[in-house]
Amino acid sequence: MPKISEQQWQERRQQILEAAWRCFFRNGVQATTIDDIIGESGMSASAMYRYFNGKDDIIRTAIASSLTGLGAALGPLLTGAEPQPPAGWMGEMLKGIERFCARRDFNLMPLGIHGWSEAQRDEEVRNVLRGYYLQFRAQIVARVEAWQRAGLASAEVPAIDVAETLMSTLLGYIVQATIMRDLGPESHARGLAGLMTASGADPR
Amino acid sequence: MPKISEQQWQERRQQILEAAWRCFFRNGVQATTIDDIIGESGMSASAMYRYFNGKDDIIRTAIASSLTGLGAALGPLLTGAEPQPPAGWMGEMLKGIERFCARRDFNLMPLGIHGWSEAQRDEEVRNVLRGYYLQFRAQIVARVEAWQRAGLASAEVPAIDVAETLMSTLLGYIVQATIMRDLGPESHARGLAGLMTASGADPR
Amino acid sequence: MPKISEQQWQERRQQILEAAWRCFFRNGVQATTIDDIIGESGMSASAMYRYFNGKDDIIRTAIASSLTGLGAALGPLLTGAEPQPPAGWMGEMLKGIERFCARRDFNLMPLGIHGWSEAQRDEEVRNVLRGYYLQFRAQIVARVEAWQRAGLASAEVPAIDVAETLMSTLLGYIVQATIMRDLGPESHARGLAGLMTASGADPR
Amino acid sequence: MPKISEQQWQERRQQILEAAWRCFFRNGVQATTIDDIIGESGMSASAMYRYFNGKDDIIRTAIASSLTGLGAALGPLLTGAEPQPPAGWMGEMLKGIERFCARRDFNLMPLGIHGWSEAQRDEEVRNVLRGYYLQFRAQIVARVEAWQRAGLASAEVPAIDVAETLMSTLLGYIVQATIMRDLGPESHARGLAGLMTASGADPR
DNA sequence: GATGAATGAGTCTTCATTCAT
DNA sequence: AATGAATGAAGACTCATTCAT
Repeated sequence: MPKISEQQWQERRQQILEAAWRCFFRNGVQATTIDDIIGESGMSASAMYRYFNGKDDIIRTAIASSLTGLGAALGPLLTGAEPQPPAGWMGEMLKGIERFCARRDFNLMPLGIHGWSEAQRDEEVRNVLRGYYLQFRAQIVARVEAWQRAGLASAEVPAIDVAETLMSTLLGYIVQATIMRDLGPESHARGLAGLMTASGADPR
Repeated sequence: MPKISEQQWQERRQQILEAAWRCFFRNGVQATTIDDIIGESGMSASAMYRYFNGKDDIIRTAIASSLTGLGAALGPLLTGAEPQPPAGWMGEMLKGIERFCARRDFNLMPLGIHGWSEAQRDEEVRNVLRGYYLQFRAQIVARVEAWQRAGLASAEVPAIDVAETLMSTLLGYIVQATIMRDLGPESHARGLAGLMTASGADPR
Repeated sequence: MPKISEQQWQERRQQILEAAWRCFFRNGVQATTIDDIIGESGMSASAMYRYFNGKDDIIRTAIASSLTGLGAALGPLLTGAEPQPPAGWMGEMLKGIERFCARRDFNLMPLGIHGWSEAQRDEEVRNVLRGYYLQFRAQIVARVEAWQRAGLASAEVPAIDVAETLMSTLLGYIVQATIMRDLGPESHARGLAGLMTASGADPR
Repeated sequence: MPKISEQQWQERRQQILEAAWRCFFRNGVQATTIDDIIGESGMSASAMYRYFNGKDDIIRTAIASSLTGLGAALGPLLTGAEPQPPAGWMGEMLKGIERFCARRDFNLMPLGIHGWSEAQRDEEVRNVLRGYYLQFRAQIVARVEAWQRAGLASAEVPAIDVAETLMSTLLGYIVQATIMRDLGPESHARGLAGLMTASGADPR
């Protein structure tokens, strides 16, 4: 066979990554064997090793790749110019996450959870996640500052604190969505509104 | 009739569970071998099998046991009568979680993450977590209703929605605390206050 | 099973080492698989791993162990007080080596060759061999000095040079014995005598 | 009809053999993979299979080829007419071997050792080595007979015995040179002289 | 004719669990 | 009752060789 084209090479990698996602979705990251992925991808063991250096390489790439995709999917909501207020923004963000994670035969949310778990024991994975999340959070900070200028968030509180809080709410949604499986994006939009429109002030 | 007393039996189990916690903290759940736990606990392999049915049994018990402890630790804050407002409550809850999770030679937060991951592939673990979290959330609902009566949360919004949102914020805090490791309980207390004291309304 | 006794443990190790020797004798060191050794030893794979850390551990121990045995077998000839002259000594040394290497169902000479080969790519093996051989050579130096005092070797030449030369002759014998397989200890005894009893001097 | 000329074909083979030598020198024979050689030679996998039948073919040819070269390099010393006495001859032989084995980026001595090792498990390799060495030894016999006529070796001892002994010394030198790495050709020239010029006789 | 991607048998090693003592 | 040695199935990964392009 002649040398494979760059495009074919990328397609092969993607094929393997998707197989890995399906396996991780079903069994978790650690419990997935390389043979599971090989079987799911329809390739031979050694063919796969031409495209990835090993299990860890697949895990890291699968996690990083899903985060890249998520970042691209949520970009407009994070950097867009329209001054949507917090509660609505929260609903849109979660809808965007749900939409991005739902795939034909698997869902990326559990993979996200597995990624957090993996990050606890693989410093490299943690650094990848950390990098993406910090970037993500920085974008939320910008959004919060816009809200502060518009009077939709208190200017007395550092924007970073608000951003961290909203980030937690987004991340925690994923936990409840995968463990309880009884809530949707609207719930948090309403919930956040319910906190923000309290009649009595809450000066902590 | 058992040779050892019920109390001794429980102590043995606790001894093994703490060994498991330390191992899980260091290596994650799946990467921890039963031999790791045996070595850490100072018992013999077969002795351990008298107290637990196997690895899965240990995992499930370790996770359930930590949740029981956490529930007991946070109980007063959840069911107590004092009408602490949302932002302050958030700070106290997170402080309580941090305090409960910090142990001499390990931290239970990563174990929580591993538990979520485990729940994705072990329905039994998921049910255990789900049960605890639902109970937990129900207690938050009661708290939100108290806030609604006190005008600290909008009565127009179902209390369950607000409770779900706050629950997400609590859970997401754990993610950021274990991945970014750059935030503390106060941050979320301030952040929540920043959202609640916005001058402009946010009618979703 | 209760804890195995030190003696039983050593016997197990010896059992594995002898299996390894047989395999190495037949197939060489690198071409021998750990499964070959396991099969030959009659143990299970995992049982074997209780006694050795892996293939390299077996290789190194097999080589070191055979050298220790050889050193013990040749000790008397090297350190004994009787002033046997060079040619006779050469014959006795080679007979001792032959006797030590001949086992019931294998021969250690090829293992020696494999050890030299292994030493070229495993620095640790090389250091082990080097240590034994230096010690060995030092003993020959002492012997040569005795000969020099008795007039059986020229005192004009450093004893170390003579020792190195004799050491080469001993080592080279092993090469010819395993490649050509057409010579015996007596041959070298005679050959050395033939060189030493030349009528004409040889002042290089 | 072949597309490439006989000369080109030989050049290609030589190119591969030199790549193999470098790999064998670095990693030993068995530990060298065919991919190592392919990478080192700069050819493609299948191109290489046009010039050699497989790994064993390369090994055998690499060993045989180095021996052919060595024979050519030492020929003058072995068959030349000059009546150099034993000790000097020994020094010259070893110098010739050292000179032949030292290459720009590798040394053939370790390959020689690997060849001996390989011969223990590949009868065909053994036969190749054996053939070369027997021829080599026959030439030494002729040399010894010349010494006997010149009184430089005892005529009472069969020339073959002396030749075997000298051959061992030459071969053993290679062992010490690659394992201890602390000796040079002169050492053996002196050592042999030290044995031959003893004042006392050594009638075995 | 030449390429290099693909193969599948094989390599070393580890694991949860059991059972002889 | 308790030990810890033993197991066999499975784990990740590699290799010499082939063959579709």
